[in-house]
Amino acid sequence: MENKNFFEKVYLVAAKIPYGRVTSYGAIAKYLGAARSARMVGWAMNGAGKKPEVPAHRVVNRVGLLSGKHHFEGTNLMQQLLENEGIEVEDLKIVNFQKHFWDPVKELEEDFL
DNA sequence: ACTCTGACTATTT
DNA sequence: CAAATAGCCAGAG
Repeated sequence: MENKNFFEKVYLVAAKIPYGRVTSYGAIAKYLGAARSARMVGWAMNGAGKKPEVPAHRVVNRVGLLSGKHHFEGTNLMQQLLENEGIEVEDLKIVNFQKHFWDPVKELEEDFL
């Protein structure tokens, strides 16, 4: 796995986000061993839009804010998708973020990397 | 090799 | 407590 591109790894992790759960860019970055590359994770999601396996809408910033909603179609698609999974979203922010938060470091541990 | 940029984060004002 | 500031790193031109 270490021989894969940063993006590839991001996709692998993002693709493992369970239904109805969300995580943050920083969490993914940390899991990949690049805790300071949260921005890269977000940018990676840019290309994830083409990958249905990568639920970019389940990835938000550290406070559960839908910071990347502007990269989705329409004005509230991202929020709709999340609400569709049972996640309460209010004003572009996930309610009870901690409750829905999914930490790859804790949930995946040394799964596949 | 250099510069610009960004779906972030932590810190300071 | 909201807004500005500063690190951060990797991909693209």
